[in-house]
Amino acid sequence: MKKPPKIEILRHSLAHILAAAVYEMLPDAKFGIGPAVENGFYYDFDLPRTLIPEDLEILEEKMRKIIKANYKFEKANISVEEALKDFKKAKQPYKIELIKDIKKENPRAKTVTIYRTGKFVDLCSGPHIDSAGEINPKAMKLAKISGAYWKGDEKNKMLQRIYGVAFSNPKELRQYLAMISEAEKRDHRKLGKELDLFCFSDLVGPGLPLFTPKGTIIIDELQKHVESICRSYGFQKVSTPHLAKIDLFEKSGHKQKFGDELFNVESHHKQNYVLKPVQCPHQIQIYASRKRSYRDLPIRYMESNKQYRDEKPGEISGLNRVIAITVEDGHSFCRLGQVKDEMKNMVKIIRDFYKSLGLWGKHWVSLSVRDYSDFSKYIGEKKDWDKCEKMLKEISDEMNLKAIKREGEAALYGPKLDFMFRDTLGKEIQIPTVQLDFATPKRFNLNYINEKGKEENPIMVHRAILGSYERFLAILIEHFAGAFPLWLSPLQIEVIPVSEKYNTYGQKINSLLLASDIRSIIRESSESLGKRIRAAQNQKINYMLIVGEKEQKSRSIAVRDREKGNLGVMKIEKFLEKIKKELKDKK
RNA sequence: GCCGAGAUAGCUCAAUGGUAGAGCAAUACUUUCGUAAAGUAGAGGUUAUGGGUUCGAGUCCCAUUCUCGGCUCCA
Repeated sequence: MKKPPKIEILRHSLAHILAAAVYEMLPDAKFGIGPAVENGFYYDFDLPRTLIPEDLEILEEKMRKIIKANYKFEKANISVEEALKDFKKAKQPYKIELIKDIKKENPRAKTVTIYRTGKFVDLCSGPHIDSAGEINPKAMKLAKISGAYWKGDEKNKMLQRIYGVAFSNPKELRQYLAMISEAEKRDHRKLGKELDLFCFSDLVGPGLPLFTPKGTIIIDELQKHVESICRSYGFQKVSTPHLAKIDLFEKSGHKQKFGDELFNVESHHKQNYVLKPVQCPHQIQIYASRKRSYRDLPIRYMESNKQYRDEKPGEISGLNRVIAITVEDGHSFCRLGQVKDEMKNMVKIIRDFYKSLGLWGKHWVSLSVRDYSDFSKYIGEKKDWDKCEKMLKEISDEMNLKAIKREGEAALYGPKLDFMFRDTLGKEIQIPTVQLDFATPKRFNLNYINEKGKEENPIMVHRAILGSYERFLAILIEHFAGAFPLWLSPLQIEVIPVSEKYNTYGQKINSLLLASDIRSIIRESSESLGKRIRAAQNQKINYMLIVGEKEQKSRSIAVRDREKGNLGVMKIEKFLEKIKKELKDKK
């Protein structure tokens, strides 16, 4: 077995030390598991009482004592029978379950490994550090208490989990904590409120964001941008209703897949409806609305519209998980011989779009294939799936995407290429995706007439460029820390007259900007200049145009850049030229 | 849905069971200002909602709604 890196051994050993501390504090504790995770470790416990935050301080103190006492990590191999007996005596049902699991997985296993740290004995395959003293107590910290299901299964009992963070030295811990605090400052929920981009209402309901004028500008700009790129690759915009008869999703297979996540809409008439959880079946009906010829293909539809999923309450969070989801979704209906080029084009769209936001290169690609052990989760035929998976692999190789294969991550109808990014906390998020689908067109009997006058099923390629606008906005807010590039900025310019005497001149400048389709306002209030500049800075407005006596006389403006500060006085025409160039250069 | 924490002015937060308060924002007046916070004043509240305990509840108890950290799930 490969030895894990040192830091992981350290973190895992800390989990044992935490468990030993918990054992000291609450001898009746029943122990779950305690692995190393990114940035630290956790341990799950079944405890006689609920932990409170103050317990963390006590436990941390106890852990420091254990480290200081430099307890040895003593390894021993004992027989399975002996282990069962010992853990039964110690009243550790979870450990007994784990031993039985080991036995089930490997019936020939005769022994298990245990580690002793002071009085605490744990079932564990290791490896560990030799003794607790190897840990720098200043490089670790208990972080939080939470609940977690035993073995991660929601049918099981919920245990109490203690998370800790740990690094090899105090400096790294400090850096990590600084990173967390920076991420908190960038939190889209916080900035969304401060910059007045969106809000929620108790009366409207959770997971239903309301976009303010400013937030709506950003979403509109994103939409214009993504659509203009897609149009250049042959996509045509369509628009479909938010609901449909359940029959549509029965046919597509989504009814089964989404189950109770489907919103039912009761009608006073005979027919009841559901809110659409995806866009594809509606768009498919446009394809199906008339006879298609092979000459028409590929046919490419795109749409930015809402879809709805009845998420479990605890899963809704800010803009990251909502129940009214605005997606930018598109499909290409094409022939087998066209699939590869189609998919490559979609990858190019993704590249163009993410490059323009400075996000390209910060990703990795997942070749998401089916779960080979259970085909019942999917629709279609295995031979088509194999064909699809092969094709995706070729595309990855030909475009140098370096896709990493992940089993069980495929869509209902086919494998896909997922582009994975990281948020400010380093958590992985999947945004763009290109999906190959032989199954759906067959289910819907989609066809076209080929050269020989015979009907043939087209192949569908699904693609999402920015996923949901809600989540994408959240990502962008955090990526830019609220300071959007000029083209996305809800407020691009604020005109600030030095005093009220220059309001009229300021208004003239402002009107000029507005006439050039630039998002500008004028702040005429009687507050001090410094205060108005500060307010504009905090609102992350790209440029402040300060006008006073000098500027009025020379028909010019003093330009202040949000980042660079005072750029000096320039003629209005020159400034207009400058920002028009900046807006054009975004792509 | 589950485990836990929480909800006080537009925002950020105070208030041993005993008259709800501050800063910022907003408003009015004064100031007319040159690149990140001028001054003064008044106003702003059914303390999330509904019940209960109590002479008395922001504070204690119960329910509901919503938010946050996790788990599960996921675009």
